Amino acid sequence: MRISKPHDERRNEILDAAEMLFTMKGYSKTTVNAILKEVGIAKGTFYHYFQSKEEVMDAVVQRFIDSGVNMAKSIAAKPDLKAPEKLFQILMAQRTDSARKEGMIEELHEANNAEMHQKSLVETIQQLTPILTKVIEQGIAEGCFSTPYPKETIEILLVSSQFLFDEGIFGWQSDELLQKVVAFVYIVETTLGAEKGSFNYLLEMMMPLNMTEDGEDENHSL
Amino acid sequence: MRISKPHDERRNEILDAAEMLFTMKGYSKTTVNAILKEVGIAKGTFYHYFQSKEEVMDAVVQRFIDSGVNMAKSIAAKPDLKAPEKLFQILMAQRTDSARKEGMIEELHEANNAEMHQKSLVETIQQLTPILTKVIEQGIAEGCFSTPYPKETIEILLVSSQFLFDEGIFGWQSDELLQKVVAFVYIVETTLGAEKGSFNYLLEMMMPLNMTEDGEDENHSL
DNA sequence: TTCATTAGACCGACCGTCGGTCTAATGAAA
DNA sequence: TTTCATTAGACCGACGGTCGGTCTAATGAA
Repeated sequence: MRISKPHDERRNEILDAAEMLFTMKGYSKTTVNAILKEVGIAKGTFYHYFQSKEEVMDAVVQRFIDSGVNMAKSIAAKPDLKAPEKLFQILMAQRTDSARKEGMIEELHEANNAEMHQKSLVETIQQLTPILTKVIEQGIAEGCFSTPYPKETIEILLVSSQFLFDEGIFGWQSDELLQKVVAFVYIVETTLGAEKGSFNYLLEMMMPLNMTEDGEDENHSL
Repeated sequence: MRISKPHDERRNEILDAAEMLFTMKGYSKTTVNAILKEVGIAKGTFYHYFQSKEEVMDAVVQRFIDSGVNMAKSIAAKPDLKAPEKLFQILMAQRTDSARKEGMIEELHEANNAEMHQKSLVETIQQLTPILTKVIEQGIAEGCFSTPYPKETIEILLVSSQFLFDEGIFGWQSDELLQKVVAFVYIVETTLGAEKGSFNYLLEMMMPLNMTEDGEDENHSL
């Protein structure tokens, strides 16, 4: 049976299916045929919209990141917000994205999303760095931050957080992870020259996300 | 014509060829057949030594990292060396490895070594972190370093340097790169709580590697 | 109102390539 | 001579991607 749809709707259907499958099974283990089956279209249709499987990944990553970047931009543009508050809101806005793919990941210990992960990281760095740099510079002007290299500091912090806190790449134990988060907050404060404790909100922000799936300590009631 | 060789010799031939091809064309774009042709063996021989293409990558990465790790271990074990000097020597020892693959990379802007790059990074972190952590702790005891989180700091520094300074992932301009290296040194000093300028040797160490291919400023004479 | 023309969404058989398997041949060691 | 680790390459199924063509709805001249 033949079903015709507006261009953008079809395109988004493909992107939705691809994003789900990429996230659940990894990019390389997701076949084009699996995407076709999920959407309910034929090969030709797929290649009518995209030139290659990889182009779909690019589009998925792009769409995935755009929303967070747009929010970041609008937050950074607010004129009467202090720099630390902007930073907080921007980081929170990013989290909603990664929260979407929370609980997915079928093939558990799989670290085979390397390709997509790297693309996502690179894109995040390149889009978010200029925005956050401006925020840090504002913070320096306001006197609450202090570093001669705001841009490079942000880059390093983004790279490390995205990599070290990604489940599936390293298989950290939850107590290790706790230690890492605490240390990361300390390093953020140190490198940005902020007051000790001023980034404590990061603790509450990062903790519930990564610490819940423990496997131990279940059955508190009873 | 049939050529029989000792097990390890054959195995290393395969690893040599694979390493070269992976480095030149990227993992995914290197076919098993290309490796066979390079070594001059048949499919059966290849799969007699390795269970899969991916297993070869693991072995290549492992071998690649082992030499650096062993050197690091022996340097770290020297009893009458100060911590900063150990750090210096260990980092220098790592550099010889990456220098090997310098000048290779055929398909230039290719960032498609994501899988191998990630595996190499993870392995580096996991093997080098405990060694370097001990060195930092020694430095803290000696009074020249100061941080409550030596292990996590080292991890962050390793991740960032490996990622941000990898050619082919980001396409930094050489003036950007210079700025990044300077900033990185500053951040190393800051996060390790070392004296300003004490890591200046890193500048000379990282610079000639990445800065030589400029294209500008040629012809100083005349 | 009619209907030939056109644009482009859609289809699925088909292709070349790839990683990986299988069985037979070989030859050094016992 | 027997053994068996090693080598060989024909073969396989799955994959990403191509291609010739169909179907539908909008267009616009007669």
